[in-house]
Amino acid sequence: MAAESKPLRSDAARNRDKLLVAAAQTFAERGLDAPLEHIARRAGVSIGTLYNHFPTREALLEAILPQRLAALEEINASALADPDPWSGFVGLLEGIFTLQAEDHSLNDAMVQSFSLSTDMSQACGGGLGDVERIIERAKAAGRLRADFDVQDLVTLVWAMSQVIRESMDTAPGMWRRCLSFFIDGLHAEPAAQPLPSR
Amino acid sequence: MAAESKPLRSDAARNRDKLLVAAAQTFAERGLDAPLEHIARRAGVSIGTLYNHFPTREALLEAILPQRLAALEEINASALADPDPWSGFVGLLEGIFTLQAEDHSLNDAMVQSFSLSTDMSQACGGGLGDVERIIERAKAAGRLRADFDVQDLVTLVWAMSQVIRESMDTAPGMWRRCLSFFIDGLHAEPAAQPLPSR
DNA sequence: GAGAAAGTTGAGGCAACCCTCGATTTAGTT
DNA sequence: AACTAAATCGAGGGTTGCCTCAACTTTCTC
Repeated sequence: MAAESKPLRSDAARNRDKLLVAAAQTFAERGLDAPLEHIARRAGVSIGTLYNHFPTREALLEAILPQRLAALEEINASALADPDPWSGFVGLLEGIFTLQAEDHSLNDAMVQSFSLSTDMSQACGGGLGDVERIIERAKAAGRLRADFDVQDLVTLVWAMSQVIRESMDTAPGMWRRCLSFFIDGLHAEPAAQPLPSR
Repeated sequence: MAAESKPLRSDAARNRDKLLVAAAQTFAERGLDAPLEHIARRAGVSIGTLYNHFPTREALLEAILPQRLAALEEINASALADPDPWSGFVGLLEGIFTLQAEDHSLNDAMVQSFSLSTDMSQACGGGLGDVERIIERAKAAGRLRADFDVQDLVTLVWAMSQVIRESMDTAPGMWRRCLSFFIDGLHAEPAAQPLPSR
């Protein structure tokens, strides 16, 4: 929105960078509610300085997460670029969860951004149109069951986030197995039971 | 193990009961890490009295949860009693998650009891033999895919617990839809893709 | 290199929750 | 009614994390 209103003093710019690095690492390791003091210490800076640059935890997150979530755009893009709509769709799922499995903060963020509606969710919401397109394309090709929609993907993200959280430190990759089961339930053919209503 | 070693004084017995009721309600509403002070206040008793009766949070939980988890035994029993192995298996899943959806503390407990191995998980573990039998029966009938096992059920509990947690206050019942998708992936027939390894 | 503006610091106040222990009250007994 | 063991009470000390602000230090400019 505002261009950089004030040019930062050199030491301030340096500290801001150190804070961003430390925050990214700490959040990735310990999740979105990691203590801000840890971040300040890791950056070699006092807690007051942290608050100077980022008056709230959210400000700090907004400085970090959009960059990370940008990877989602790429995932969307290559899903759409896939000539096979179904494998594009499956690639989307695998891409999302691989991302979440690599980074505690993304895992947390994916859950929260769909609960709360922060500015951050827009960064992600920008890509949500693409997601819809990927889903529709797979349906139109007769490969994805017709009653699956974006909200169901959100629910799936909730579900997988917990699987990832519980297993990421002890058995990373376990989530793939769970996802496989789920994907096998998403094929168009069986149309086993009519779904319960929303 | 020990029979009631000392008969409680009448007021103590009364307070203990009030604490158990208050704790059950509070945990059900707010999850397993609800503040103990809330429970004491709700029981009309001081925090010191709570600690008198239950020296740790775990002691309190062990006095409450086994009773609640006993419902699982019934669910197992009626799943095994079902003449159709597949619908017994599906009934098992629905039973478990219905329970979790009614009670925050059970939802938390089902996740934690599979992570940590407390005494509590044994109450649940006692029934795990039954669960295995239900799974095997559905496989033997050729209805449940052969590569599904108990560990996969644990993973499913993790997954569904998050869906339930996120939706139970705003859209209770939404989890059923998610479960349907998953169940449709568990049929024996499609055997779509070989699963990724553990 | 001196002055002003910008930035940094960390102790300290606040809040939530945990748990303890000496003073006090109560239930049961003779 | 008096006594005692059992039970209760709740203030207080400990911890963790949040956030602020007045005193200090650094950078930048002239």
